[in-house]
Amino acid sequence: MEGKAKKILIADDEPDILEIVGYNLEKEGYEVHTAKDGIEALEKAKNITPDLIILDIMMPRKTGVEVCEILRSQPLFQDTFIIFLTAMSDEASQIKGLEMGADDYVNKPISTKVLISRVNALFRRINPKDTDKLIRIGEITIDPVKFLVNIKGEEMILAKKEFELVYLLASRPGRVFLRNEILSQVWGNDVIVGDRTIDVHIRKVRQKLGVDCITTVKGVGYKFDA
Amino acid sequence: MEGKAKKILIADDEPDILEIVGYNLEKEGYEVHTAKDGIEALEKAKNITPDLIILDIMMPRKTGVEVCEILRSQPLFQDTFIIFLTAMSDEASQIKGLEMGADDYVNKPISTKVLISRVNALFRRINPKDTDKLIRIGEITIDPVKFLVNIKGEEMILAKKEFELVYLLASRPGRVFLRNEILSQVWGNDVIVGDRTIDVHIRKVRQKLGVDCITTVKGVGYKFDA
DNA sequence: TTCCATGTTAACATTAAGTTTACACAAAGT
DNA sequence: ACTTTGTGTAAACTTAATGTTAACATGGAA
Repeated sequence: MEGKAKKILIADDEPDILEIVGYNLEKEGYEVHTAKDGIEALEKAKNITPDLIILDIMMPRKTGVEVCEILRSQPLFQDTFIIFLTAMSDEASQIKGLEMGADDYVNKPISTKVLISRVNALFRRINPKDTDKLIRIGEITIDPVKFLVNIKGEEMILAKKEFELVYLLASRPGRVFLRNEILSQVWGNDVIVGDRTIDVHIRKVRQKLGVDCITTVKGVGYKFDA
Repeated sequence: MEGKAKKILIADDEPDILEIVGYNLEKEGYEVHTAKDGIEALEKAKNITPDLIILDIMMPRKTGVEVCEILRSQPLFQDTFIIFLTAMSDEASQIKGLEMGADDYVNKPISTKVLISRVNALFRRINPKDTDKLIRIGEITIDPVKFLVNIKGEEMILAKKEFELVYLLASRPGRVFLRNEILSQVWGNDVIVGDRTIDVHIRKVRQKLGVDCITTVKGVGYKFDA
């Protein structure tokens, strides 16, 4: 194996379900957290930043759909996987959920086996998102907490977009980021900006950093390298 | 725009389903191929290497489950997404399918909307670059994530088409790729380019790589070998 | 409000990538 | 040996992507 255990948050108002599903997921090696309503789910989500959130649609205080909506509006949960548990097998709500950013559906009454299988299937193909940590590459340090870039001892402050751009590229040095990837990561999935916007920001960043550390891969995207 | 359209192969013995679902997926911007039984599905899968395969469980000649099993045993289809269409809502076969490597289930009778939503949801969270595999052949490494070719420790960057060409050939060392195959894989099925285009790119690649690893098979095509 | 920093767009310049052309060559068939 | 067919090569050419600049838009702070 590798890496740390995946964190899963289950939110459902029926204690039985929390217990049974929780038990089985833990047996599979996941780190399980539970919440008994929508508000608690949101709080715990913020605290533990789970890799997967399983939401009952029908919950007190906030429904699963509402919770999903709120989470998806925050960058932190942009890439978190969400599975809905629902008794409603009607098409409309399924579509609504999926288009809102849910990743899968499991209909109640739940079969633990099916759920576990789906969870496993889901994680089988994900590679975990890196946490917002300080990045150090050679002479360059990028500190997302202080919002600072340090080059050869000299500190400089970048504009928000500029910073997010460098941070993204530098988060995986050498890896090429497609223009779409950059767009969706830095600008968001629904925002529509012109073609040259990325270029201009790339240019600004290159200018400010002084060092030539961003390479263009024509027809593909950009990458950061030492 | 960006990258090529995702390729989807649908296999079902009911022509109606092929037509309706196919039509709708094409409308969503996917490149759709169809097959009417298991054997045809396997053949087409090999030819077009789809990004997603939608398999009816109940099909003549070979069932969807069998097709899935065969595909999954081949490295080429290790990471291809597979969705089952099934009338059987019984748990057992769902679990069997998921554990065999299917990525999702849609129960018949199919709702086109639900299927489309699921397909979109599936592609939405894939990071195309991370599913691409690094190729290592002897002294040569081809890294589609970093978009780099490394020969005996020396890194070099190729142009997009050049890279795609090497990557294709190197993905199956020794295997001969027909000129048609190369065209459809690297240039796409609808693009029309002259006869000498491939040659010229082959030449550029040979030049840049320095090493002589691409063999001409006259009257047939090209192959990559150590 | 006014100012300033940031973000976005548009227009144009520049460069790289891709394609075609034209011809030279080499192998296979006659 | 000669012709045919398919491939190699270089250079001219076309297309597409990115770089660059400047102007405009926006939103928050003074």
